[in-house]
Amino acid sequence: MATFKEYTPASIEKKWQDHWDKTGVLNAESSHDKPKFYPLIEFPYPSGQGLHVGHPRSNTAMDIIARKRRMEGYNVLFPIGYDAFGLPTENYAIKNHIHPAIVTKNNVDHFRSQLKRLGFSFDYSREVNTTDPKYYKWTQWIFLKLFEKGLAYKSEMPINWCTSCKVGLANEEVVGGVCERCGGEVIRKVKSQWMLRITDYAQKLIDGLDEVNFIEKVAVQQKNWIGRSEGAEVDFTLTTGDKLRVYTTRPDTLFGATYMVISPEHPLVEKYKDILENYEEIAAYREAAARKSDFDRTEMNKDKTGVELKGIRAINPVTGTEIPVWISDYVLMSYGTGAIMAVPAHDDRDWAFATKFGLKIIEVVAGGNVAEAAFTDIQAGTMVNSGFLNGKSVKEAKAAIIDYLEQKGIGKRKVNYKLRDWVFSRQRYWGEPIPIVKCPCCGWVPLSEKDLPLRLPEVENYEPTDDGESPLAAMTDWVNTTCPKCGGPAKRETDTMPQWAGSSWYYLRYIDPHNDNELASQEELKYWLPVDWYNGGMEHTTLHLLYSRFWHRFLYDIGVVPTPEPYKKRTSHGMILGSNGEKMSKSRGNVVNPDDVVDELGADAFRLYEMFMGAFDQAIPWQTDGARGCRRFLDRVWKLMERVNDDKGISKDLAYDINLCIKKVSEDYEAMKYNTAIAAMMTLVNTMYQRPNVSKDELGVLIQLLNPVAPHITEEMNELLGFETELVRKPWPKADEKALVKDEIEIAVQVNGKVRCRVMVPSTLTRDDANAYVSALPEVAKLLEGKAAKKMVYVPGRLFNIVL
RNA sequence: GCUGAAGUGGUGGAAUGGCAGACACAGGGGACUUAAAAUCCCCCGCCCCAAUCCGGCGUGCGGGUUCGAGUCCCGCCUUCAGCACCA
Repeated sequence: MATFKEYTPASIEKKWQDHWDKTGVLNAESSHDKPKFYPLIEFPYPSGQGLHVGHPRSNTAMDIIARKRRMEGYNVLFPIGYDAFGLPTENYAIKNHIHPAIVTKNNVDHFRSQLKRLGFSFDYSREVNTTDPKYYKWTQWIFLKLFEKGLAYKSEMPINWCTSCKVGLANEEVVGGVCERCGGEVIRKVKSQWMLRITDYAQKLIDGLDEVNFIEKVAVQQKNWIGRSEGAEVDFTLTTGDKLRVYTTRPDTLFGATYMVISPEHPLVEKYKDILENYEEIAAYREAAARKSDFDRTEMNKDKTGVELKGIRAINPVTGTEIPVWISDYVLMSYGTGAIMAVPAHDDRDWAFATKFGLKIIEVVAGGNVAEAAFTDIQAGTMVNSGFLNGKSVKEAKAAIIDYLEQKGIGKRKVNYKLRDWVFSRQRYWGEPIPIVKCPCCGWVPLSEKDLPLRLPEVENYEPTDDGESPLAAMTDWVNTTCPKCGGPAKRETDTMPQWAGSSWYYLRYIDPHNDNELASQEELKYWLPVDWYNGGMEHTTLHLLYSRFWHRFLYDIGVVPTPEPYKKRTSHGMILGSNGEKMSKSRGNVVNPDDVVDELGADAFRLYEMFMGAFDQAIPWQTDGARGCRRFLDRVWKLMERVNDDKGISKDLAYDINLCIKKVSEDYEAMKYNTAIAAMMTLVNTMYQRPNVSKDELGVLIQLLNPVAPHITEEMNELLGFETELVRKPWPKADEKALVKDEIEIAVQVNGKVRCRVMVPSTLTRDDANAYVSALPEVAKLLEGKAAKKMVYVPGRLFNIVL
């Protein structure tokens, strides 16, 4: 029995990391002979703080899958890169007077060394960086394609403006009325902005969810965000003779429409300036609404406000009744037609409004008490006061009224989405320049492909300006150019792209990262797409994940990529919280630095703990003591080497435990149940310690199962044990089903569903034999005395239940 | 309000309708040690009991289905996340 050196993670981990670097054994193979597997983690934003403990949770989880797949014979592409454009770097550069490119390079180098220290099996030869002109050339190229197809357009419109970052935001970036990034106040500001027509893809983005395997909550959240609703557009005739079009999901309640409401921004007000008797009052209301931020508007949510448009009335097209028209900010210009028919009897908001202003409430669906509250249940209820709809259910009435409206030409079926077009301009320096020039003669003219990349100019000052202009606007040498079309003087667009641009297609570049002629070659794309498994944070569900699906579907439509969807499977990890159960943050002082943990316990123990700490999709508080426990486990695994004897193969009395462990670990890794997989290996180790010895082959299986989680210690042990093949090149073990059949098993004996005792029985025991055997047991016989068994339930291998 | 997820020991958490608390952490006791750390062994849901056995109670609350419910059904409560005047 040989004695082995001590377990010293620092030197062992360095040794194997260098080995992997040198041999490239973890890199994707260029040959397409093997089946491919493409796992992906969200590439990090290289912040100045370095890696936090959240990154390794997702990384380790996918690393385990990647490493297992290699052993299963797949050609695995597990890439890494850096999403390096963005505000924090720019802010740091401003504060410290260092060029953002230099800040970025330093941060990336720091991140890379931290990642390598953790032993992730990334293919570093395919690293991408969104700030590299060779990369953003293609980001710009995609933008030009979007422009060419009419999906990128410049528009003067009210946008979300973060007063702190001094930058426009997409709807997706406004969370709870404040800036997603900095928490600053968001106001509405009218600005000329580049927009992407993601709304053209609303239906495709919903339908595509059926083709992929996303965890339920991701699919649900995306669907809710896109917000499809079915209803009808209906034209009401005004007393002026014009039509006022509304959108409604409840055309069945048309007979109950007792007034109309238009949004403050509705063009009707300007049009009837001279007719309106109370124009002054209306104009004042409109201005007050314009001054409110979106946040204020939603805050006002309970208390409805509004002004009647005096001098105009509308005619309900089915009843012929004249009804008033109001203006109120509970109707949004950006959804539907910016005008509604109000049915106070069957809509909560209309009810509140009508009650406040004393407007008529007419019940058209019986089943509730509309004097008390709006009756909105569409499952129950029968139509009343509704002419030809009377007696029908809501569903029948809906179909009937739409047919009627379409026949009469006063309305039609209509689908609406909550999704808005994507505000794509940022008034910032550190982003991709938008490759478009404004020519006084030709309008917006795209650069030609050969002029890409359009590089960021060197500037003195990256500070954003209060007037909302990009820092690039001051760079007159760069801004003043010639029109690619007419050759006349023209100006460059000075806004840059949002951070989401580079991350919308990065997984494509990994596939062919050094290609100068195309974004990626068709051949490589055909082999590698789609991404097989993408793990990332829930916070990106309606941002990055949705945006990149949109870009991908667009690229599919123009024939650039061979699949309609980019990601076959999407999973999500839970957050790691501070030990006090709160979100980790500097200000709370509960941040754990992964470097410190690696220094104390080693990368393997760190990885093991991150996977063992709890269910992978759950938020879990960090407990350093727990990580120490994982190190203790690795010490025990290491010391098993002292117990290795000269036996060959798997001994009979360990065969069951080992094969059970193979089965459990294999299944649990796939289901991302890493915590129970590790528990199974701990159990096996405990079992091995109950025996005086363990064979080399037995230990060999254990370290192979453990390898994806703790790759360094297991490779080292594999070598010390004298195995010739590295674990990374060995095939993944398969459980021997025969070994999993036991001759004797323990069953629980119950009387009236209560466990009375446990006994070992042959696994092939029949029901009758079991009955005879069990009834004779003293614990049972005592209870059976004088009573007749009413029923007996036998679950072979589990239990025997006698009901008295 | 809407959508989704979750409520199990001191803690993190296990449990295809079939032995609740696997596996760990913390804690307690013991061995080894001059001592401590490390390591190894034992105990560790609650109540009853001096203690052991025996027994009883236990998976947010109230009902139900079932021989049997943490798990399924109905009705609540609480927490978290996302959306939030989207007609």
